[in-house]
Amino acid sequence: MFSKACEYGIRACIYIATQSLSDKRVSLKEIAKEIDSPEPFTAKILQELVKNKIVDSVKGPSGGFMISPSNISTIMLRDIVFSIDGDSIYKGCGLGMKECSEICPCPIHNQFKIIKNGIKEMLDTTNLHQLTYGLQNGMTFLKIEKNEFRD
Amino acid sequence: MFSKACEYGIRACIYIATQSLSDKRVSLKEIAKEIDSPEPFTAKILQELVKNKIVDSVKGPSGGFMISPSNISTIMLRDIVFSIDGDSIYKGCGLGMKECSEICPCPIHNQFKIIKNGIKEMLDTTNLHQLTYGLQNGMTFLKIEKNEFRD
DNA sequence: TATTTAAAGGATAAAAAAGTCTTTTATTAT
DNA sequence: ATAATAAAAGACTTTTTTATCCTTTAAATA
Repeated sequence: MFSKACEYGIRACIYIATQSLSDKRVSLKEIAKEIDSPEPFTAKILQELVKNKIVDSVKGPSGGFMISPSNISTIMLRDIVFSIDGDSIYKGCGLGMKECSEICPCPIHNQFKIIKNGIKEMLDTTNLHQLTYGLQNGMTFLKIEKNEFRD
Repeated sequence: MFSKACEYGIRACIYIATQSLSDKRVSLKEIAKEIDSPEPFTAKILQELVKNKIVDSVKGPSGGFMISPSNISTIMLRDIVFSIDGDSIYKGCGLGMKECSEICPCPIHNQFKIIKNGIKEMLDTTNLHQLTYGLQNGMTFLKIEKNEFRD
């Protein structure tokens, strides 16, 4: 569905957001450790997110990444995905045909339209705040992976 | 959504099916030309589909590929996709996390569940016959691409 | 102001996906 | 039988994605 880069990007945003809600700036190292991603690759992705004004960064000691809390509920999943993977996920033909359109549909056009509309709807209506919700009581990605929160 | 290989695979199956309905066997060359795909790469994909019993092949003069008409309405999109891309499209976590599950969901688990169920539903219920329908009056992929059927 | 810290930038490397080429094998028709 | 045809098989190349490394730039603080 998403590229690896995009998966890391979303995970990073969610982690940064949870920490920013507690007014904590986080370093690349901390992010990569927490979301279990390769550090230098994560750096590249964060650069892109900073360029696209989704994440803020500060250099130097006590620097790091953050997302202004007032933006956390206006940043949509779409914004993150679009920054990294573009719009190919809900645009473009399911069979990769250039001329596919409503007027000139490929054989699976109608079946796909439903799916793609669903994806678009989800990306357009899910915001970062929703995604951080439930993670705020010290629940983090690594802890999810280690099943610390299973009953 | 699908890999390039899978897109070609689906397109090839649809074309082979339309021709098989007229009792015509088709060669690799004809398929690749018709669905606008690289010939040697298409060969690889067809080999895989033959191994998975979705397509039949005959070597030698007047040989080629075909799909037994009695199978055309029982072969599901799922079967083709599964042969080439596996089940990653509707299994696996949207954020690529190993431990993601109903009990231990990733932050976008619930949003994704809806999408993945939709994809699974579509793949499981769409058969090859449905996809060939409307293509049988001489309508082919290339003609779609060239818009010969626009009004 | 010098030093340390941490992100930015750019070049490089490894892995995976996409695509190509050549040889072998099976089938048909002469 | 033999020649011609077309798929199967396997090695190989290119491109894209993923990942790494090293140098530069900016900010904080001692």
